[in-house]
Amino acid sequence: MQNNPFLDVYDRLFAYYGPQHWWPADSPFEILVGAVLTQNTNWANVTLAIANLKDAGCLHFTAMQSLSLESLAEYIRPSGYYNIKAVRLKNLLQMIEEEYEGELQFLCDDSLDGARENLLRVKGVGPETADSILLYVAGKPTFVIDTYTHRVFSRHEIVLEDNDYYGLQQEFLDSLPEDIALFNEFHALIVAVAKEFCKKGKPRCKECPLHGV
DNA sequence: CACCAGGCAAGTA
DNA sequence: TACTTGCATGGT
Repeated sequence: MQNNPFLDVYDRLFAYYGPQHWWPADSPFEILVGAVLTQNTNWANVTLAIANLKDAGCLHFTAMQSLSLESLAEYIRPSGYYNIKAVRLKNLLQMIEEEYEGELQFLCDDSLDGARENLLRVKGVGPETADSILLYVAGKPTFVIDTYTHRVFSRHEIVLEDNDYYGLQQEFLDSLPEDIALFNEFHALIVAVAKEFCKKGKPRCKECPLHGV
């Protein structure tokens, strides 16, 4: 038992699930694309869309850039919201082209705040998508907040229910050591426990590894 | 059949 | 500022 509830939760989840090896992808570019495709979407559908892109040989920066909007939308169709996500992907590629010469390495070389500003300027990239890219593509020390994070931590009364994205993120950053590997693993573990035990509309159960924190 | 999924932006009052 | 709505497929 820790005096820090955030670390306590982390220890319990890591003991229960072990390492999660996120982000599940074969390349940084695949993570980048997946971050957009997974917006409000079941991950299983994202993998179908990713597979389409892979089969078409379009899971690379220049290949995707040269796709028509219509073709791109058709490939990513299984992930839902395909028309708007095709635009969002194009917007993101365009920003990376303009700011980083189309090289993800340049994005990694930028500062956390500089990269975040550029990402948030992209229409279709909000705080969660930006943080996912910053952490899992660029390896920056930021914490990804999603609906699962909010649900798990408010349901277990570690944070208040009405806490916005940056308020919740600040609590994590204030409570945890600045450790990229920890931020990476913790977010993945939260998703794991939420999917298994903290589903929407279901009450807390004592089978949950977080029972009694 | 209803409901949910690793959000975001635009519109309304 | 604080809601509300559109976007859309596929799994349970």
